[in-house]
Amino acid sequence: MSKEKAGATMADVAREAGVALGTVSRVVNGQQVGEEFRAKVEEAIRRLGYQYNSTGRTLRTGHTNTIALIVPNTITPYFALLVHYVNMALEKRNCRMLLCFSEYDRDREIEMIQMAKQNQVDGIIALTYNPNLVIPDDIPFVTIDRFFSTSVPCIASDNFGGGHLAANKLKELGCSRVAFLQVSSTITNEPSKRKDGFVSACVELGLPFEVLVLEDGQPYTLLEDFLENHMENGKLILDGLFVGTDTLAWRVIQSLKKMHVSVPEDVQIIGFDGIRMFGNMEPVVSTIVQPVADIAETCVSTVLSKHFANVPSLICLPVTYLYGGTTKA
Amino acid sequence: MSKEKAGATMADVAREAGVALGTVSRVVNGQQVGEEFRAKVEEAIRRLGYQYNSTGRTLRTGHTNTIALIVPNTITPYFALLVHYVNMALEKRNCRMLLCFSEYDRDREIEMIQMAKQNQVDGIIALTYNPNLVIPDDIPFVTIDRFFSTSVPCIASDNFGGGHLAANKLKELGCSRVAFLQVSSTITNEPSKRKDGFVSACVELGLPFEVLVLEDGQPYTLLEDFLENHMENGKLILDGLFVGTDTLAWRVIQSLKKMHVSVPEDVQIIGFDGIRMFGNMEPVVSTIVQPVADIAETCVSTVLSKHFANVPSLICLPVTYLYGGTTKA
DNA sequence: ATCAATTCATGATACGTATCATGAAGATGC
DNA sequence: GCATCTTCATGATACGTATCATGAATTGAT
Repeated sequence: MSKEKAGATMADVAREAGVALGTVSRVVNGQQVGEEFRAKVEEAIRRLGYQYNSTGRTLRTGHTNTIALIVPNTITPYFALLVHYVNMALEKRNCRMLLCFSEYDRDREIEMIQMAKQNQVDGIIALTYNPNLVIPDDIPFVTIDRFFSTSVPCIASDNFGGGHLAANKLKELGCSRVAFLQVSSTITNEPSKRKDGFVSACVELGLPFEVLVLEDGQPYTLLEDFLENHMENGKLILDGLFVGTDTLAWRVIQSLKKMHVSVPEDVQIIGFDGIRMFGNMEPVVSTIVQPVADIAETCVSTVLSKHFANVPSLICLPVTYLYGGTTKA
Repeated sequence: MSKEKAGATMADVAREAGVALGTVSRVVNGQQVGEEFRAKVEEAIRRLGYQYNSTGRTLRTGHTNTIALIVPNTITPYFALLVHYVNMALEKRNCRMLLCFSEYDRDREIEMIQMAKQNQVDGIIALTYNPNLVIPDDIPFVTIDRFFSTSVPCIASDNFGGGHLAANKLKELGCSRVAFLQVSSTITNEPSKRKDGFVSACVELGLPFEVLVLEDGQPYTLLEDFLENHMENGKLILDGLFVGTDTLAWRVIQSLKKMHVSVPEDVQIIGFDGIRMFGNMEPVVSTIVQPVADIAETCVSTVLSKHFANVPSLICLPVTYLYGGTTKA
C-alpha cells in the first residue's frame, strides 16, 4: 500500500515510534526490550514495512550468512544434485549460497576464492581438481571428494566401500570375470579409491579381474579398444563391469550396443554416483549411489560449525546399491 | 607472506602511502589521480595486499553487482543449463549470482523475492509458475517463459515457431497422422504456444492431428491410455508425435517400448528443449532446441540494462531442430 | 606580472546497522 | 528512608566505502 521508494531504515522506524535507534535494533534482533517500547516499535515496523538491510548488518557484524560453493559446473548431473542439496541445507539455516563455476580451470578457482573472500562469505565449500590449490586459513573451508590436509575438512562418500560393494554384488550376481573401467582425473582424490575397494574385494573373493584406468585426456577410443580386445567369437569374455561413473557407464553401454553385446544378459554393469535421467526418473544404470543429500548437509553443517577448528578432517558417508536395469538384480 | 589477519582497509593503505583516504578510493576506482600519488598508492596496495571490501562499497553505492536467479530447482536438466549460462553471462560482466530454488512453491517465490531485495540485489531473473505473483516495481525484474505485463520484460524462445517447425519436420519426414502430447502447467505461459504453433502448422499442411494435454496433476497413465487407444492390430496408428518436453518424450518412448512400438521405425518423435544426456553427450531424442545460452545472455543484458524502463517487453529467440535418433533424420 | 581557469589532493560526510558506555528509573534490602 | 542493585532506553561510535565541497597549486591568457 505505502509508497516507500527506498525501504525504510531503522532511523525511520525510530522516528515513527518515537524511540531511540538502538531500541529498534534490539527489537529487530530479539533482545530484551520493555513491553510498551516493543509494541510501539513493532507497530512502526508494520506501518513502514521495514525490512532490515543486510548490507548494513554485514558491515557491522562482519558476517554475511552466505557460503560460497565452488563446483566445476551445473550441467553435469552430479554437480547439479549437489548444488541443489547444498542450497537446501543452507536455506534451512537461513543462509544464502554464492555459486561459482570453476569449469575445471585452476586459475578461475583461485579467482573465485578471492572473490568470495572479498564478498565476505562466512565459509567456502569447494569441489576442486586443482592439484596445488592454496587453501585460505582465515575462513572456514570444506572440500568435497578431495583430501588436502588435516586442517581442511573433507567430505566424501565411502568410495572404497563402494568399490567393495560393487565387486561383491557382481560376484553375487554370478559374474566370473570382471573389470574396472575409469577415466581418472589428473589428481589423486577420494574417488580414486573406488578402484582400490574393487580390487581389494576381488582379491578377497578370488574373482578374476582386470583394470583399465584412462588418464584424463586420453581418447575414449582406448576404452573401446579394450572392449574389442576382450571379444572372442563375437562374445565378450567379461561378464561383469564396474565403471567409475554413471556417465562413463552409459558410454560403455552405448559402445557395447554397437558391438551387439547385450546388457545385462551378456555382461552386467554397475556404475557409480546414482544419477537419474532428467533428475527424477528411473536410474539409467545399476549403480552405487552417493548420498548426495547427506554429503551436502554434512558440508554445510561442517562449514558453519561454531568450533570449526575441532571438526574431523575426513568424513566418509555410506553408499548403497541401486538396481537400474543393467544388472540382473 | 604477510599475516594480515583481517584484510587491509583503505584507511590502512592511505596511512601506508601517506595520502588521504579519498585519494586511495580514486585510485581503486580508476579515476584521475596524479602520477606520483597513484604510484605511491599502488605500491602501498601491493605491499598490504589490499582488496576492496564489497560490503562497504555496497553500503555506499547501493548496488551489489549481484543478480538473483529464481528457478524451481537445478535437478531438472533444462534449469541446470539455464543456471549455468546465466552465471556465465553474469560473470562476464563482473556480476555475482544469488541462486534461489522455488521448488514450484508460490510462497517460497514470494519469500525469495523479498529476501533478494533485502540483500540489495541489482535485479531479479525469475522462471516462475506462480499464477498471481506480485512483481516488485522498484527493482529490474525479468521473467523467463512467462509474460506478466508490458512493464515486465519476458524472455522466451520462439515456442510457437518451434511447434510450427516440429509439424513441418514430421510432415517432411513422411508422417501422415500425428499428435501433440503435453503435460501443461497450471498457468498459461509461453511454452503453451508450442501447441498453438503445431496445430497451426498442421492445419496449413493439411496434416491430420490430435492433441492431448494433461492438466498438471493428472496421472501419467492417461497418456499411456491415449497411446493404447491408438493401437490397431498391434500397430500404432499414429506415425509422428510432437511432445512438449524432452523429459516427457523420454517417458513416452519408454512406454512405447513396453508396447513393442519401435522408434523411429513405427513412429517418429520430436521433443522440445534440447536436453543432452549427462549434460554433454548426444541428445536423447530428436528435438526442438531452445537457445539456452542466448536466453541467459538476453536475460542478463536486459536486467542489467541502463535504460531498463525502455526495454522491449517480450523477446522471442529462435529455436532449431536437432536430430537425436527418434526420427528418421 | 596579474588574474582567471583548471587540476587534483584533502577532509568531512553519509550509507544502515550492532553494540558499548552512560545514566535514569524502578526494585530490593536493611 | 537511604543505599545498593537491577533493568533498560538513550546517544554515540565504528564498520569500509564513494563522493561532495573546499582550497591549494599549477597552468594559460592577457
